[in-house]
Amino acid sequence: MTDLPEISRLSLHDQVAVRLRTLLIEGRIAPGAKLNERELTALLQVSRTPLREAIKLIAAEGLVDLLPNRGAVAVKLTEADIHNSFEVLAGLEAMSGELAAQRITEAELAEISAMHFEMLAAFTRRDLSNYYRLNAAIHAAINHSAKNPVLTRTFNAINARVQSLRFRTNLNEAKWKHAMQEHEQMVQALRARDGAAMRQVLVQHLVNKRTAVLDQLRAGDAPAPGMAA
Amino acid sequence: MTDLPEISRLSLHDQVAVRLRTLLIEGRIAPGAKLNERELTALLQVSRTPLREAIKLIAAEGLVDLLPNRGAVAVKLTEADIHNSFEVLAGLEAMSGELAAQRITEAELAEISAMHFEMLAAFTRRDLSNYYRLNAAIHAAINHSAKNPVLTRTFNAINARVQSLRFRTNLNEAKWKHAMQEHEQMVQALRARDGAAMRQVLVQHLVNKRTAVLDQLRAGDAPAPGMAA
DNA sequence: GCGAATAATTTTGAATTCAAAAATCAAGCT
DNA sequence: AGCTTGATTTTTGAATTCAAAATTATTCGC
Repeated sequence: MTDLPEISRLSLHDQVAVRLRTLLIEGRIAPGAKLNERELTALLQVSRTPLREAIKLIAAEGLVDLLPNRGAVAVKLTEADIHNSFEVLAGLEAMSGELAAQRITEAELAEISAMHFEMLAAFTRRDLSNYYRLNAAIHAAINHSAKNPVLTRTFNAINARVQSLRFRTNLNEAKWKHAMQEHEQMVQALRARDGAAMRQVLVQHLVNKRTAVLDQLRAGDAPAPGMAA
Repeated sequence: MTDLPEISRLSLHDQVAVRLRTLLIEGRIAPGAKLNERELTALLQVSRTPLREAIKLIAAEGLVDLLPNRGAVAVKLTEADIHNSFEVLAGLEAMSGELAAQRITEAELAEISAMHFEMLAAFTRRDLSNYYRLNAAIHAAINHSAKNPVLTRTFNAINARVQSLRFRTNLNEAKWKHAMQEHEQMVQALRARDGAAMRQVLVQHLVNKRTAVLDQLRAGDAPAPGMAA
């Protein structure tokens, strides 16, 4: 059988949720801005009912806050929020890496190694776009190798809120090189099935990321909202 | 001022969400059962619009699954789901304990110690109801002492799904005694500000809980759904 | 002219209505 | 009789309509 029955198996409110998520993560809807239902229905070409249902969905995901009788506003993350979010993300990534070290298959390890080499290539070429792409793919692969869907979902839920920040940090030469070294250590730790080492390097990796994001936030702030992932 | 302005500061869909959550967690809506909107509107005395919004909310929380054009069904946790959920909960509790060891104030520690003694009293009297209550309160207090609201919210979100199971395990004498010993170790580790020790004891505590829940699930199953927390 | 009270408008919240999909039931066929 | 096909009913999905709350604008008094 061919896969043509999959024309559009997403209900309308789901499609709307996807688009809203994109608008929020890409910063097209600014943090702190309120979501005007009339404007959004015009923009997304749907009636208010599915729109409102979609808003409830992403409210539960924590991307917008719901104010009674005052609608929804895009979450404006405070510095404390970002600090806390990265702290939890570090814990989850550490857990993910530790479990992956125990449960990864040879095939999965090989694929991660391959992507790591590709990332080395991107780094060498100073190809930021592909670097980000491969970086995300490698972390997703590690997460997948942990063989715990609940963990994956939890991580993604929290990551969604800081994702826009993560992909806007313009890393300098030193930081970039350091990140690459940490990735090198990850692959080695995975090869050695060394859970403790994985935990350690991933916590450090996330701490560094957090520092970079917070530094950038304090200085200047808000670099070029137009860039899509 | 008296508190009468607080008549009902929750919007309707929020109130409905609260009631739905209770119905699901207490098992009044059986796992795997589909949520008939017509029946629920009759039961909750609201129209379908806020009901549907509430369902979307708790769907994002993971208490129900949304099937396109087929409505919502109460999640039926598989053994693997439970295993994975407890694995993540263990990681989050460990993190929570580790941070609490670093950040707890003297006042918070004193309060936890006090509750611990109360729990010892409940254990001595074999007062299961108060034991559960204090147990939950102590874990919440530790979580609070970690000073990370994101962590707290994440933990609660996952915990909600297994909560019904956690509070239905009938612990035998040996397990109960062992749990008490672990709690003793927690208080000591907190006093010593020993993060590593906290991590270790909490992971073990959750592993034991998971074992108890899964054992009970495999044997017989579904004990007395009427009991509220 | 400035500020408070009030009226008009906008916006959100909820109920009803309409449409489409799925489930159930019945009849016809092999 | 068992299975398939088609019609009926039920249920979900979405749009519209109605109501209430909040925001904005305006008028009146000082």
